[in-house]
Amino acid sequence: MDEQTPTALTELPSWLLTQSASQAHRIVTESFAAGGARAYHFRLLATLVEFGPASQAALGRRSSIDRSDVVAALNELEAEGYVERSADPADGRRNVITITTAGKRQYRRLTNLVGKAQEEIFAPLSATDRTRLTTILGKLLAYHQE
Amino acid sequence: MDEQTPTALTELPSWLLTQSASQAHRIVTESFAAGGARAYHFRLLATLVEFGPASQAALGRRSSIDRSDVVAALNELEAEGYVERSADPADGRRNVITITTAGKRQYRRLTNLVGKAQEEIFAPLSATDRTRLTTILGKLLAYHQE
DNA sequence: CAAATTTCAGGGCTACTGAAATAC
DNA sequence: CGTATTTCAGTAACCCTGAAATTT
Repeated sequence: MDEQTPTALTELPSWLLTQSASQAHRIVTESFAAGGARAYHFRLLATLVEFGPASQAALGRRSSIDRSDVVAALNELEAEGYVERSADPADGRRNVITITTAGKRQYRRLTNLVGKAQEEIFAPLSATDRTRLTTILGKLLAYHQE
Repeated sequence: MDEQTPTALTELPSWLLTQSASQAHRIVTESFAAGGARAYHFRLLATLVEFGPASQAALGRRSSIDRSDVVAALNELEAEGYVERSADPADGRRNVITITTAGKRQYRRLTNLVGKAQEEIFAPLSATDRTRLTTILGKLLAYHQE
């Protein structure tokens, strides 16, 4: 970098946040791509593993993915055999989404990949800094999710 | 939120980072929209104010915007009368981009708007937390920009 | 010759809106 | 009736690639 960044940006907290997130996102995306997936897939699989079978609407609320994007991402996961869609016998409006054995295996693989990405992303930070960062970001996120 | 977020996500540092950045980005985008602009416009205007007239390539490097997106954003800024494009007499490949008086006024307005957005974004954090956060994010960003 | 600049066409990912059809 | 769910079509914003034309 022989070119400088304006101080109007480097001194702007939201810029530091969105730019470092952009770097993190790039690294995570590359890691998931190595597993033939993207972030939405990981978020949905994690939600299914942790809370069990659920409707698409519930999945969307738990993983903070829009109802519309849930449809598209599940289409892909279903085509790859990682989840199964079936009609909910208790409520005709709903589908029940279930993770398959292959889906659990894929989830473990993605967990492994995203774990390595954390190392790469937070390499320059001390253990203290990492703890502080996650604590502060946790507060921030909790506040904005109301 | 009566729906829970998987701990596989809430305990993932990169998720905390990208999700809180997403919230910040949403608030900043809304603020800029009130000024008829978006983040790229602010970044380019800030770069012009701080470093003066420059080629598009230099603007892109300084504001971390891709050469291709610089073209599109400058088209918009030019159409609104906030910048002027002229051929560089010293180098036939280049344009010289100059901010206009109206552009400086728009920049001040956007600076004001983004300042208010900071308050909204970081409202739940103490002064200590804010300082820690910007310090840590500064380290992270410096590292990933090499 | 290689390298830099501008421009256009296009894609990927995340996030979101509006509307329709269906079922509660 | 109003509300919830699924689905599709489309958009905005940011980030990025490849290629062409021009100039250094």
